[in-house]
Amino acid sequence: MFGLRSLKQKPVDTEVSKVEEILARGVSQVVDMEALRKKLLSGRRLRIKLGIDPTSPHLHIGRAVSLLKLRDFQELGHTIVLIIGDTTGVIGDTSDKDSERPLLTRDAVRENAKTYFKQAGKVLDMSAVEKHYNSTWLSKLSYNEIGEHADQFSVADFVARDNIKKRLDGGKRVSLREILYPLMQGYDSVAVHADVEIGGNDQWFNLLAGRKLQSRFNQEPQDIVTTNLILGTDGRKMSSSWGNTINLTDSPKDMYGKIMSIPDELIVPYFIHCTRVENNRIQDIEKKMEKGDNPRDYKMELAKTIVALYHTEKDAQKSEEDFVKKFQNKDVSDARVVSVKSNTLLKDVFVAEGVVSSRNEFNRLVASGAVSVVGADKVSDLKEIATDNTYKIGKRRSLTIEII
RNA sequence: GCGUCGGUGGCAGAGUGGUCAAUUGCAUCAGACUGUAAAUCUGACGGACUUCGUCCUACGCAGGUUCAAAUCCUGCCCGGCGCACCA
Repeated sequence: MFGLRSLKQKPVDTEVSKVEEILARGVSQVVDMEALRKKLLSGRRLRIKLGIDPTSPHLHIGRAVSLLKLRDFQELGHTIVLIIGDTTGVIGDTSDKDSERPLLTRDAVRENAKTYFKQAGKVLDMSAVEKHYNSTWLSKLSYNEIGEHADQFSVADFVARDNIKKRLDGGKRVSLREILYPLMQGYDSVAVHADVEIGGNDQWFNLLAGRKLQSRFNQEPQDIVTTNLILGTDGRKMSSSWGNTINLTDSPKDMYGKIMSIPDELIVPYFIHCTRVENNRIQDIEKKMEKGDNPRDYKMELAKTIVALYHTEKDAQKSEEDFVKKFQNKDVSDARVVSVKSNTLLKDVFVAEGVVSSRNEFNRLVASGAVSVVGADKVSDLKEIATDNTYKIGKRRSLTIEII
């Protein structure tokens, strides 16, 4: 099915400097660097696999580190094989978890999967990507076959994994189904005849499972490239369960704002892992910041670059202007406008508009001096009557009220 | 099935009859400061009201004991660990 296209494809690029950069930038671990280098320089068109489980409707820029790496490989002319883990997603990977992951429903997974190819398309040229759902082959396996696969692994290997061991030691439950996960991911590699598999560095164990199973099926074991995991907006590992992600589907404004809120130390790592900005430029930025340049300016450049990558140049430009307006110049001209009857309590307006979640919260905010009339005084009366004004709560929330 | 330990606020995890709307950490929100929604420091963090107070709802579920229960008792549901049964 790819015969026609491959005839048209340009030959594989084996320029040493390009290959070397790919093997270095953002890469955490490689199973056999020499072997991989040789493969990449051989001129053979490699099949490079990445599996993504649709455990949330959004991909975040941490997951996209692998996608960017794939993009590099794609540009060299290799075949990218993208697998949506609609079966593995149901089972749930425990690699990065310190507790059992709940079994997702098939429907939830299918729903999440819907936009994944589209999201991946922000980074990859999807017209040249081979796309699969792993239910295609995983749902056909019989117990006989699964048993045979399972025989390649020992329980000890699994139990020795750090996070599993920690859970067992702590008296936490480890479900048998969790053991199945590496088998499934490993079999994916067999099914698509992967030459190389990419994954986050928490995937090491699962990636190795692919090698084992491929050997069992008389395939040459895949090479493995793991990419670094990046930290989230709060400086902890970026993970959907911690709500510190920057999603590919975030609006330009949100994305820009979230990037501006990362700690300064993450600026350079983000440039390296989340953008395709050239190394020279990144080193330049690093030096300048060391010399005392204001990191904010580079963070803005970073934010703009990333927004442009997932949206458009125009969006990026606009997000930056909005950010400057709102946070640097404290402009509130874009505050939402609501009409209310005269003699309404201010707190009622805020609660009704969902700006604050309860009257108690409003009271607390007033008590801490967070509520103010723009251009005038702070609100200090809990029973303040709403007036024709723009109100602000903290730095982010604002509301313009019109009395009718 | 038996034994045993446990189920607490968004999460983790204290509390084991009254002083508990519940210590603490993380997350969140606000204030100060600032170079930014960073860092740091300070405060708040169930709801309602006539707000230095009162009332309501909350500690797996349902009952019970008590002037008083997250805390004790009974039953149920769910989980860990150990043992066994069956094959």
